[in-house]
Amino acid sequence: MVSNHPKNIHLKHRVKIVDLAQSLNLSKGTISRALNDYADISDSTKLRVRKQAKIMGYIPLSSAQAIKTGRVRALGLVLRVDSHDSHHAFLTDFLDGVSRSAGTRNWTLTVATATSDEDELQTFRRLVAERKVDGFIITRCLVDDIRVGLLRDAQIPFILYGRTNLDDNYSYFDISGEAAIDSAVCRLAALGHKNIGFVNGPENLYFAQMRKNGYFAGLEKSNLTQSSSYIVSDVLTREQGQVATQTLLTLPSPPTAIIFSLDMAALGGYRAVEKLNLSVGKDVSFIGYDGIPQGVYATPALSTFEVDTRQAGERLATMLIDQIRGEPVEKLNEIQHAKFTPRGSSNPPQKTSEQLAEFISGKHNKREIL
Amino acid sequence: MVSNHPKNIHLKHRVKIVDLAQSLNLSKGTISRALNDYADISDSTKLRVRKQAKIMGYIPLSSAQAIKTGRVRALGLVLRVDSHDSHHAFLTDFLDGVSRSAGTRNWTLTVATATSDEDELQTFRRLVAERKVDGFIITRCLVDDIRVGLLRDAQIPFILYGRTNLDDNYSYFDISGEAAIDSAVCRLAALGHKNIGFVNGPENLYFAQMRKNGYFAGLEKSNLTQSSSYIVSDVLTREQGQVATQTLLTLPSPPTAIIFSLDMAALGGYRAVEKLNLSVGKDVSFIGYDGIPQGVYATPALSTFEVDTRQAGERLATMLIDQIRGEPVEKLNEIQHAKFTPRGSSNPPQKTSEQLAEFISGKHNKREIL
DNA sequence: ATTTATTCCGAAAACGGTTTCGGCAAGTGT
DNA sequence: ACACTTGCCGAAACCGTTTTCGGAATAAAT
Repeated sequence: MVSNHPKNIHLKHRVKIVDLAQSLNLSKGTISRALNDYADISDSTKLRVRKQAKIMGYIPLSSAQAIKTGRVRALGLVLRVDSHDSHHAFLTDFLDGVSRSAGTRNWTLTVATATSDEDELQTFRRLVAERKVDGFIITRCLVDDIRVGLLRDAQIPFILYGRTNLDDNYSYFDISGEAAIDSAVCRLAALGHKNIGFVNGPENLYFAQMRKNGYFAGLEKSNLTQSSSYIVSDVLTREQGQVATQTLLTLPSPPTAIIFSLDMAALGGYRAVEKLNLSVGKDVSFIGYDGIPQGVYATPALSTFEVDTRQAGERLATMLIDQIRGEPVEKLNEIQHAKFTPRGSSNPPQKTSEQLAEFISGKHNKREIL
Repeated sequence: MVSNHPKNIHLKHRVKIVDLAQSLNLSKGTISRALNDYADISDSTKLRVRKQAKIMGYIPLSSAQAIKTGRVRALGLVLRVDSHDSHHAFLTDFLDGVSRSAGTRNWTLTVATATSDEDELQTFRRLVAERKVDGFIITRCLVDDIRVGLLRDAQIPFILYGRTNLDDNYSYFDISGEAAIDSAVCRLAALGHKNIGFVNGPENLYFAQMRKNGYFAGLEKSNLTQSSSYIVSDVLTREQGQVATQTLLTLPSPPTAIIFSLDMAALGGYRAVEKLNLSVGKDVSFIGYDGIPQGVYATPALSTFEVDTRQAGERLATMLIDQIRGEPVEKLNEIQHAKFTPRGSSNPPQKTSEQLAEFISGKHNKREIL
């Protein structure tokens, strides 16, 4: 495979637009317009210019363009690093999606980190003031997200990975967790489960709010009503998932199936089930959400709704670039669906809630006696 | 807490250097030199200018500066996303370190992804040709790393997270895996282990080479010689770690202690040990390297050498910036040490290698009979 | 043949900073 | 009192690109 990229990546002796102009006996203005596809340049010279540009390996200096156009062709991403190991598994995929999609359009991605809201806003300010980026991708959306109002007031383009409650005059890309959890409930009900618990994330996050809605919607469709004690919230980590599952299963009438808003929490659930001498997929059915790789290696493997994080990154980047280029905000929103991947953890119930309760309390008594 | 940052982060109506000049009755050249601390500006006006700049919220436009200075104040990082889930756990910490350190100096971090060498080099080219970055941080160093020669020839500043064999005319920051593994061997030997295995990463990676050296050095110090079958290489993932451990323990005379080049591989080792009805920390001692969070939750918790990935990112960023600002390359190298964190997995041997072999082969016979 | 459009390109002014150069004032040494 | 520094600042060139504007050449219309 012959690589015919310009060999010359030296910082000095760059070939600039005047070099190109000189070699073609044209003015630099003409070169610029030809390269940027202006209408008042003939097709023949456009072709000639582009050919020569490729030969000489001309690549415009982005900062020189930026000073005139006001665009640096860079997307900003501020990562929150304060907590949540849950996000990390997808980070690489996400970054890959964004950076790849941006890269093919000759845009770049600049990332920064923040530990608090104040920190994050300040980073926004700095990046914008210096014009290091043209717009932002916003992740981890809150139900009431101040960032939306702030960026909108400042007239800085942005796009949400997710949504928020404020209004819907912004662009976003979202995966419908609502539809997924709804469907999870219906599937479990169809398998014969009548007692379905739900372990949710922190409900100040928008996605948790939506998934909870999906839970209720699914119950209604399946003609089920559940006690409010069947919902545990604020669960993000594996450890918290273990505790939540323990709580649910030691209820007087425990659920025979549990839906988790996050796979990571479900993995914690496996431990709780084991400790009660029960087994997932037989005594208790699990359905997760996210599609983290560890779910495949759990025994039994975790049934889950897989999210294509790379694709999300790609879409977000292209949509944001489109917006910066002038596309109207209200047209730039998109909702995709997570793909249900049934594995070993979701099956018809082998025990009723009563039998489960009896078994569990038995175990407990034994333990206490010991 | 009153935030006295400039409220104005609008993209339009920025305050520029001429505004500042006008309000102070100075020329814009003087303003620029005052802000950049030129010697031919009096201290009094420097102060006056800086005060007014803060009041008016003036922030120089980085692309406008770049066009003249040739620097965009941005660091480049190209992530390899082709494989290796091992790296991912540290990615957030690493990014945080780099971006935070860069941010305090008003630099930014632009990240791109690549799936192959060709891909990566092309990304280098693009980023440099457009002058989107001033230098690169290179991770996942190979024993013979072509990137070093390429970037050096192109006169593009760079720094390695790790090292390479070529020569040492480059700047780097490294954690001495050699010293760590060396110390691991000595510690295990001091506990009474005479049979110490080593599960290493792919030996085309520089760090694996060094850790192997450390293994030999430790053996020599401890007056031990081990069979070459005690080393398994090319192990990166948990699954591979499980296989490698299985291989080592079913040797005619198995090791009573195993050192892992990566914590992730050690976690796989736990499974292999369990499947043989043995227990880590009693029948077989483990020492890992990296300090991934999951190690704490393993039972028993994994003794390991903790690497401060955030600090590595910080140092790399500051050293690279220093280099770009003119500091000589040969002064910019630094070696830190990983911190040994003893937990439950490394103890004196309870069985000799022979006893272990007998136990294991017994188990195996039983299984085969069943 | 003249006017009127059209097509295509060159000249030059931006864009927002940095850097070089020269000069005016004040201080220094004779 | 003179020339000579020294300290401090303004003027202007410059960085590499985009964009506006006008004009020459050609084609179309009268």
